[in-house]
Amino acid sequence: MFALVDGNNFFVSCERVFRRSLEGQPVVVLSNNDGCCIARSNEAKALGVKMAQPWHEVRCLEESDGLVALSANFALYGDMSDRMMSIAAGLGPTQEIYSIDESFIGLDGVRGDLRERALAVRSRILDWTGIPCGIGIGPTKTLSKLANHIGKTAERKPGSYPPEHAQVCDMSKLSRDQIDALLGATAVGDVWGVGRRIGTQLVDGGVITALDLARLDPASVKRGWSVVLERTVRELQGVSCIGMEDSPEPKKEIACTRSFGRPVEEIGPLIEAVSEFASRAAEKLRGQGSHVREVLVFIRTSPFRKDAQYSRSTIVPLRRPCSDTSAIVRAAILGLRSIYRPGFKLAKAGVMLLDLAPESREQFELDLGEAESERDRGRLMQALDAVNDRWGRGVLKVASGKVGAAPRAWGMKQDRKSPDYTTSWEDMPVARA
DNA sequence: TCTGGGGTCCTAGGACCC
DNA sequence: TCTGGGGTCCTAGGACCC
Repeated sequence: MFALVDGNNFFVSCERVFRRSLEGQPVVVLSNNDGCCIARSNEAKALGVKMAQPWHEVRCLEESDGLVALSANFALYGDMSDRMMSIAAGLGPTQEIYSIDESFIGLDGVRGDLRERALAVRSRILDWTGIPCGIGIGPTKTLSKLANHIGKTAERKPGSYPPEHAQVCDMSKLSRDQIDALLGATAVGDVWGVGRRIGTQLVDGGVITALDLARLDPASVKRGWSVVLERTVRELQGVSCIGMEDSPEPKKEIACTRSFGRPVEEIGPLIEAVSEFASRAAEKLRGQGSHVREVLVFIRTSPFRKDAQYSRSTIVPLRRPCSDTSAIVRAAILGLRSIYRPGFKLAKAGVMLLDLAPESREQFELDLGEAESERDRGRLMQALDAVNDRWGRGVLKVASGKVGAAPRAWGMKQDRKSPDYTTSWEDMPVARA
């Protein structure tokens, strides 16, 4: 049996803890640059504000309905999350923190009445942190997510579900018929794992409710869609297919990307931004004790505008895995220069660190260097050519002319007799505009 | 004028090998 | 006349999550 503990309208609730006057008001929290709404109070939802809706589209509600908009304060939300999670952990023996405002709790071995226990944890979270939350209990993760949805919806929209499920919805003591009744009252698009695309296809095919989906044959769902949706169907049927992930795995990719407050055309500010993104990403990388082997940088115009569109990305391989900010920043800037073209109103840029490995694997990877050097060199040359193509032949050069004669010059070890060798990718000179 | 910032997993198709 | 077949790896793109 699983529980899902989920903070209601989490970012808004965090803000309300410190600004009691916001209680009962329609409130939204806005993303970076106040671009769009990333959290909504119940009152804001009732006004029709959608998740991720652009702020400029709902700004008029400030005047007409007293909608309050706040810029996001992620440091605060992270701190509140830590407090909520540590209390939620008391509900059962295992916990998986799934997002900033949600955690699954494994309930195997827990004695007593689960609903009572969940209600106690809920009120403790509310008393100690000020965050209201919903708790769903079910025999699979997907059903516990659904129970959580029912708990929150029953509270927010009276009449949508039986009122006894409000706040804490416990499926553990319900019969299959009772569970089916709840599934029948739930739109298929509200099921965890059914997004907009597949939701539309399902509805078009006559699968309207979660119950319709639960009654499909898993094998034909796998044939018609994918193993992912098949798993969802089985979970709805009560067969647990998704287990707890107790110890969080290190990230496989690390990204830092931003939309700009206003369009950017010149390379100067882009270099500043990309350097900042690369530094932030490098910090996160070191934070999980990993090294990176490839740095991806991208820039793009706004797909929402009618201006000339431009979207490019490039992957810059590092000569050796590292977590060194200056090396990562240099690689990101080199990549940026190879994809930058003047004359476009760029709206967004980002840096992603790909192909991460634990620090301890580094030595092993170095031993493979000989085999990989050809490939790396090919990529290096491509990037080199791209830069020279754009900025003029010879703008970017290898520091020494001995590359062809001495393959190891690209390698890992500094040759003491030839200190002018370019010893690593990171030491490449960077072109000047 | 103004449209987020992270992540994960799966699949199809091509390259390559024997 | 007749032109294999299966396995693996990699990548790009799509779909999903909050």
